[in-house]
Amino acid sequence: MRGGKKKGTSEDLFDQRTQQVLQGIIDNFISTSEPVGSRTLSKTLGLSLSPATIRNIMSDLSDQGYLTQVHTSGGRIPTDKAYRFFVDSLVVADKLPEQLQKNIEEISYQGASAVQDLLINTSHLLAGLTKFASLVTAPKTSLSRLQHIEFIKISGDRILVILVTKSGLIKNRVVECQDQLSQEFLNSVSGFLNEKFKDHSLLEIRKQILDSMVEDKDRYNELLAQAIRLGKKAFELDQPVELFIEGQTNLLMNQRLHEEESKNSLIRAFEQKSLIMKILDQTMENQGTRIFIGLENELSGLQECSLITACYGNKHNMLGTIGVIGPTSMDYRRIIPVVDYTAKIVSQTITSQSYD
Amino acid sequence: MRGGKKKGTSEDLFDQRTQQVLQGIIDNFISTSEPVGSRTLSKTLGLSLSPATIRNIMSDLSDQGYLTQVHTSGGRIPTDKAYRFFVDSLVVADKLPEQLQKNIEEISYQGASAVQDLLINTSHLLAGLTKFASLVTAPKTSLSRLQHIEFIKISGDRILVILVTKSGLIKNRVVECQDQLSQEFLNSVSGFLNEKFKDHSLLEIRKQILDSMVEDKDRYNELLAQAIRLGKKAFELDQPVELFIEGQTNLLMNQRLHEEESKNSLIRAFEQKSLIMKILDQTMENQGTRIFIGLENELSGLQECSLITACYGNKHNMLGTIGVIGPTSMDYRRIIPVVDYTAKIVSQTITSQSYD
DNA sequence: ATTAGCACTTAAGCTTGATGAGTGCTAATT
DNA sequence: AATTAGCACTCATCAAGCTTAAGTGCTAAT
Repeated sequence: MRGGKKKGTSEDLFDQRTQQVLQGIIDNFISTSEPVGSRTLSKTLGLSLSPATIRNIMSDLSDQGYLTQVHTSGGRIPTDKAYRFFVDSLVVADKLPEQLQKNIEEISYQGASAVQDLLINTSHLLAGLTKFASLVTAPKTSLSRLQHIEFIKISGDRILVILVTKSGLIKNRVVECQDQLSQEFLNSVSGFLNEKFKDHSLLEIRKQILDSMVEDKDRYNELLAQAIRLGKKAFELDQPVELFIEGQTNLLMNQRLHEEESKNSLIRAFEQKSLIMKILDQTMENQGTRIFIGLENELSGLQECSLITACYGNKHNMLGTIGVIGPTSMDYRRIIPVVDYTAKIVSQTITSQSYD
Repeated sequence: MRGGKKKGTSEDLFDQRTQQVLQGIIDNFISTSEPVGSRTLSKTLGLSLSPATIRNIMSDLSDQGYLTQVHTSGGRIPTDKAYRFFVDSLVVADKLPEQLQKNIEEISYQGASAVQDLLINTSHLLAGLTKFASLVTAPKTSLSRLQHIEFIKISGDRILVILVTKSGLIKNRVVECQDQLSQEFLNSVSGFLNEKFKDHSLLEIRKQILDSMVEDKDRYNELLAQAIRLGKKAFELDQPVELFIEGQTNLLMNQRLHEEESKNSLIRAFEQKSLIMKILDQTMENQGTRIFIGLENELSGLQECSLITACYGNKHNMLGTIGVIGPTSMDYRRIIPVVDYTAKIVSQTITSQSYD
């Protein structure tokens, strides 16, 4: 709360009173989602200012781009810029109610034996707590490091490949194989791969395997050849983007959105999973909560939405991101700590489950 | 098309003309979703009947409960009874356009290496093709028979259990284990379990293991004891209902539903997964397509919805169900064959992937 | 610098009346 | 006896006109 500056000296620094008015408007709009006018504000705001004075202030704020009017008369609403300011000045968001903390902590106990389950539970939880749409990305498989690989022969020509990463992801895939390979042989192959590649990233492993195919082609023995062949199939870089989205319906039902037209574009936006992933990837650069207000720039169709994200990880590095998408006029003070705390709990849980 | 009966002789048999009128009304309502009146019908219907005549017929149909009026004047709409009649008289539904057949066949190639993937793809496909909500149940794990079980030690105290069923389901779960067990030992345990229980249903296995715990408690040796202990964890009957639902948003956006109020109850209905499962379970009794019209009785909140299901399976028995939920006034002639054919393809694919 | 007062704007709500599609009933027609 | 024409009646829908309430900008008074 740095006070005192005269208004207008610098474009975006206004005196305390102006700030309070802006706060008031935002608060008001967040809770009613109706345009707020000078008269109502004069009453609800603690300061004893007449509507006229407030009008003057509002007029200034409009000039500086913090407010707009949806029609000539009928109150003003905050712009994205106003929300930005609002959020940035939230030095510390509300403390999370204990009850909520408990709810969140429970997710780690819900029998989430595998990381994937944990992430799905998380996505479910976020959607439930916020009543918005939730996003959760899984750790990038290709960057994860190998913990264990195993081949299991499940029928004449089918082999089940199981891949466990250090970060706790478990992947399985069935591959077909024309050669008749015994289980014993498969065991030696997996033993070989485990020994040679444990702790390497999947991306790296894949690369090395492709290299070996060339370089070793003359002097290979049976084991090596099959290891490469199977390894190639096992590490194939087909992993689709793993993104869990839940609660789209919440968003569709939300009173603040709609206009009936925009709902269509909303759904379409959610179908662009790769675009969403791109945004979420950005958030991995620096940890902590990030807030995108008015997603128009990055995801057309969500101009009236904001995205709040936080990333999770283990002691070594960030693994993935969780977040929620809700209307720009959401209650940031409530939502931010929820996302924040959830990320923290996920990090803890995942750390306890990963094999580093 | 059995014609000729005079109207009124028996409650639900009416002459051909009456039938045609009813058909006309249903067709009309399906395509416009507006109440249809005598005048319009007189024009669109091929028969040269005056509106007055049609009015009489409609009046009869109303008396017999096939039509209702939403308000005193303003045309009539079909009741659930009418749809029932309509659907039952569709001796043979439309043939599926070749393009659609191709689309459906593709699902089996989309890299669905495991049964779960196939089912998810199917659910996706159905939602996409019909623009309604789709339901897909996975084969009941507890009734599936064991194809293979394997334990993999992935860290000091964690063991990954992999379970493959005859029907092609692959399940994994991480269990914690206080005793330090070597991988070799785990291999003998899984070897033992595989040998003893292959082809038994998981339910049965679980029961036998629980029994053994009592009866063998004195004379057990190390291997047996651990096999039982691990087996108990592995076969624990926690399997949650596996039900894939997709395209709820489609339904929410559907012009025919809504009234804004009912949307809420619609979402709530979808949250009652166990109830949905119960209905879908019924459909497994006799194979073939089943149609539930006006789901009010079984799922409150879906009074304006119909459910079309078909089950899939392999040569031995039915494994699960697929279906779609859409408005009662959906285009049955188009939707039924889609569900039907999809179930057929899923059956084929699953047969080729299961290990019987 | 703040406020009161005033003329003006606009969305939303209400009434009103016309329109049109539909209905049931009865009497005429085939 | 079945079909149709005619008629009086019912409503939902729509547009037009009106009122109200909340808002605005501006100017003059405090």
